[in-house]
Amino acid sequence: MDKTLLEKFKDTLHTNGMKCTPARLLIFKEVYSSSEHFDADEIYFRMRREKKAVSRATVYRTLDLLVENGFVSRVNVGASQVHFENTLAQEHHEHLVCTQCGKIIEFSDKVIEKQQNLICEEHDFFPTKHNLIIFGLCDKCRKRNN
Amino acid sequence: MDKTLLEKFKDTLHTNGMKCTPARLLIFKEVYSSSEHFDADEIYFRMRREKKAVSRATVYRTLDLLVENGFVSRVNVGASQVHFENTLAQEHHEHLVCTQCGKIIEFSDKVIEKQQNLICEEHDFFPTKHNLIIFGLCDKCRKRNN
DNA sequence: ACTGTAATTGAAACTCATTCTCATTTAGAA
DNA sequence: TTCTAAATGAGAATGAGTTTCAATTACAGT
Ligand SMILES: [Mn+2]
Ligand SMILES: [Mn+2]
Ligand SMILES: [Zn+2]
Ligand SMILES: [Zn+2]
Repeated sequence: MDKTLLEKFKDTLHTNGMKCTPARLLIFKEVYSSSEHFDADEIYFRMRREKKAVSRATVYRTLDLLVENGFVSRVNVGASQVHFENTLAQEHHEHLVCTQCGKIIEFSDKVIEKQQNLICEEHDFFPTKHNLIIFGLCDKCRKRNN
Repeated sequence: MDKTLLEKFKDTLHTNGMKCTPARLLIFKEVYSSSEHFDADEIYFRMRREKKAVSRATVYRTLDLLVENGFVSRVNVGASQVHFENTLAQEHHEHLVCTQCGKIIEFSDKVIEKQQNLICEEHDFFPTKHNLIIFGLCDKCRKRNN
């Protein structure tokens, strides 16, 4: 976890008149401790296990805060809970989700992005965000199935 | 609502050993009474208003049944409830969703579909389903905003 | 048409993720 | 150090959807 990033987070808190609390810093660090996708409860339980417990409410509240400030993004992986990922190294990308083992493959594609813009123009639509998710079977699961 | 379609539904029920009940037929007709996207509770309340009340549980159960048999598909429009649409006239398509007025524009695009397949091949991934949703502002809302 | 029975239904209880409430604590400005 | 608005934690509340189960019903077999 990049040191300057933590500073950037602290700056964000400061310039928005929000308090720089232990709970927020711990959650921030937890979120940036891996580059996997995660949900709120995963963070909650990882933190308790590591004896850095904060309340569920605070986890949810802080994740919202991180999303609003671009440190984390919400990811749709077809699950019943909202999933997240930190925005450390990754540029904008989409996901392939294996419906058998849950493996997630990330990709980004210029052709698709460009085509989306064309479509929006055609419909006089101003795009702000998009979400492409492809469900299927990863190589291993396909082989395993036979 | 096409007559042969109702027959097709009845056939499906029959060949799957399921009973052809009034509740199921009413829900089926309600679902095919418009081509808008809808959620379970919309169906539930429309039916009560029209004095064709069935229980919420039956609405949910029947919608699942309709999805499993291809009469209805689940649609992600970024809402907190699951949305559906009947599969009457539409081929497979994606959605532009106006985040201001809720307007939904449908589109389908060969280039994107083809590109998705290429990407899946590259990752040795066997796609079964996908979902593309573009959020933004429709023409009217953009103008209205200024 | 009548029966028997397994499928279906409705009502209400339940689940589970997330949000809200509110009394208590605390960061940080003065 | 003091003061106060912001933040926190515990648990209650919410809301979509699912499950349970006793009562009803479609319909296959007679
Ligand atoms: Mn990702
Ligand atoms: Mn549609
Ligand atoms: Zn897999
Ligand atoms: Zn609009």
